[in-house]
Amino acid sequence: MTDTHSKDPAQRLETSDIPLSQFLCFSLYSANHAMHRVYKPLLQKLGLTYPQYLAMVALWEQDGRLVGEIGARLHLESNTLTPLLKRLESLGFVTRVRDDKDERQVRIRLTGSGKELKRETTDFASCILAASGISLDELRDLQARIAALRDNLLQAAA
Amino acid sequence: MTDTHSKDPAQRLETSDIPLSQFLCFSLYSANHAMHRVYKPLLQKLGLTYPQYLAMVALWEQDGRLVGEIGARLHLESNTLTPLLKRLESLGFVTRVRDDKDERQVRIRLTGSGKELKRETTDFASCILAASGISLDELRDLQARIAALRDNLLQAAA
DNA sequence: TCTATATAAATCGTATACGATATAATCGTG
DNA sequence: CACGATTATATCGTATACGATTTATATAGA
Repeated sequence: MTDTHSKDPAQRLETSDIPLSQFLCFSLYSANHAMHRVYKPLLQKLGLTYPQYLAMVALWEQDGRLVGEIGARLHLESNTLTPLLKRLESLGFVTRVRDDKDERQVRIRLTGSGKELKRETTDFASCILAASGISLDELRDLQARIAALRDNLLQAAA
Repeated sequence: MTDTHSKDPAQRLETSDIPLSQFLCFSLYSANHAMHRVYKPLLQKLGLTYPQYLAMVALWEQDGRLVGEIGARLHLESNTLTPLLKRLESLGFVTRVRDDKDERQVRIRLTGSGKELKRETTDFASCILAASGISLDELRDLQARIAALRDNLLQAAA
């Protein structure tokens, strides 16, 4: 005989039973901050912030994207991206040009120095692997699980 | 005979070989944003932002903490916490009082309505579990792995 | 005791995030 | 072709984050 309102602790999941240290949201929040801190000294040499770096990675993968296309990759809107991309422009790493075919769109293109910057990131992956303190296989598995979680969360939020 | 400078792809780890979608940093970054989005409608009913909620969780666990003690839990400094806690104060959820023994310290205490707010978060854990799309066991495992990763990253950054 | 140092918060400047709105260009349908 | 609806980006206001500095207080050593 099962009771959906059972007091059996194994059947209940109440927020107050969980310490902050075991909140999934807090672990994500603080791990993201920690990753930010590991990247900071690496990125300071390039003169980039963390979100600016992610936008550059998106452009190194495929140059000449629209603002909205970069936003789709990074899950960001123009209200965040426009100022960020203007800063990358003033740093001389990208150009922002309205499309001739559709004047609503702004196409972002890497400059020479923007392209060159990529070379200086070659060893970032091994720096992060070392800082993560886990094996490459474990890191890949964790990354995939976190990405799957993100996709589920986005689906639920929509 | 192994060569540490081998060109064998299995031995190399270069940033440019990895698509943005497989960056651990990006998965953390975007999963954190996604979690934020899931929480937003839940928190709007309480009138709290996501970081404000985390500070409240820390206080529900132990009331009367100092600014610095909350910061140690959340990995935040007073430059972020002071304005946040002032907002919680103006919302009527906490009081901020300088300690009599040591006037440098500011002690944060929950008000009645701040304590009552906790009850309205009881079902958050099951909401997040449902939104995560994974089993409770898997969620706990993932949380622990992410927390361990965070600790390793913080150690490396220090 | 007096002062140099250390500590806890707060302040300031810059850069994300994001909801809401504005602006401009394009599209769809009559 | 006209014109309302849609789309792409930008702007604005508020709230984090965080490096650097400031302020106020406490402590330690000469």
